[in-house]
Amino acid sequence: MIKKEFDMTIYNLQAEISKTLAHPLRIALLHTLKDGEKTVNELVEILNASQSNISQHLALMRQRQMVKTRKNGSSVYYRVANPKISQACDIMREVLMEQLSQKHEIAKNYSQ
Amino acid sequence: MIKKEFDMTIYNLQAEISKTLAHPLRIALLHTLKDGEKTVNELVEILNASQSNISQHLALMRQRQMVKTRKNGSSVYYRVANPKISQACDIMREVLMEQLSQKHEIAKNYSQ
DNA sequence: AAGTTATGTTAGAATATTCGAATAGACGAG
DNA sequence: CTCGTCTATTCGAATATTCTAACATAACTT
Repeated sequence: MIKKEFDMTIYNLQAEISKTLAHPLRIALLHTLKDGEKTVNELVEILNASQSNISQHLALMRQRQMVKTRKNGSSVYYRVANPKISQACDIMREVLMEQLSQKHEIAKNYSQ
Repeated sequence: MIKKEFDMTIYNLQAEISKTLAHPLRIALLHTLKDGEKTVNELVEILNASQSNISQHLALMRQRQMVKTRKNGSSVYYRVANPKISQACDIMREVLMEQLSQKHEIAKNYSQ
């Protein structure tokens, strides 16, 4: 009788996707790119972070195929690679909102 | 002229949710709990990990309100707290599958 | 060519996450 | 009460992630 092994391969790969979403700046980047492509400089100004840092996060996201790039002169335009990623983000934000409103409920009940 | 500050609060909170999904074992736990509640011991056997480790991950997931518990005798039954979390996971798995089939396409074209 | 602007990369210190080992606690059986 | 089972917690070493600073590269301007 051979012991049945649980195959984690698919979960390892999926965790890579989740890890890519597991940073506030990267989520903010995705959210900002949702309404259309932007250059690194535009993202730096909008998100108020250092160019180096933005660039590092974008590199990671590009490596994980979460964003795509287009070069124009000395500027690089970034865009979301797959709209489903934004969709997954949206659902997580919904969960967050439910959690927050639930906490608010509890706080309200305590104060009564 | 006051510089407009970008508010990261919501992204910080959302990243917490993503971080909770950013581990293969926790994704596997969620996926296993999708078809119904299970005890810690059942999860240990199904996922082939140590009791301590499973328990640590479940504790984190409970703390982040991703699972809920029910106690019966000396057993603790875990279940998914919000089906939307599973939904978000499913979408990420779809993205993964698309990425994998895309890589397969590329490999096929190279071998021709 | 030299200077400027836009972007990317590297190094390494600070911080966070993860796991096994050991231990603690809770519960039921006898 | 004592033993065995089930679950939770704590500690610390190993590993991974993140940020800043410094440097590298590429393209445009004059």
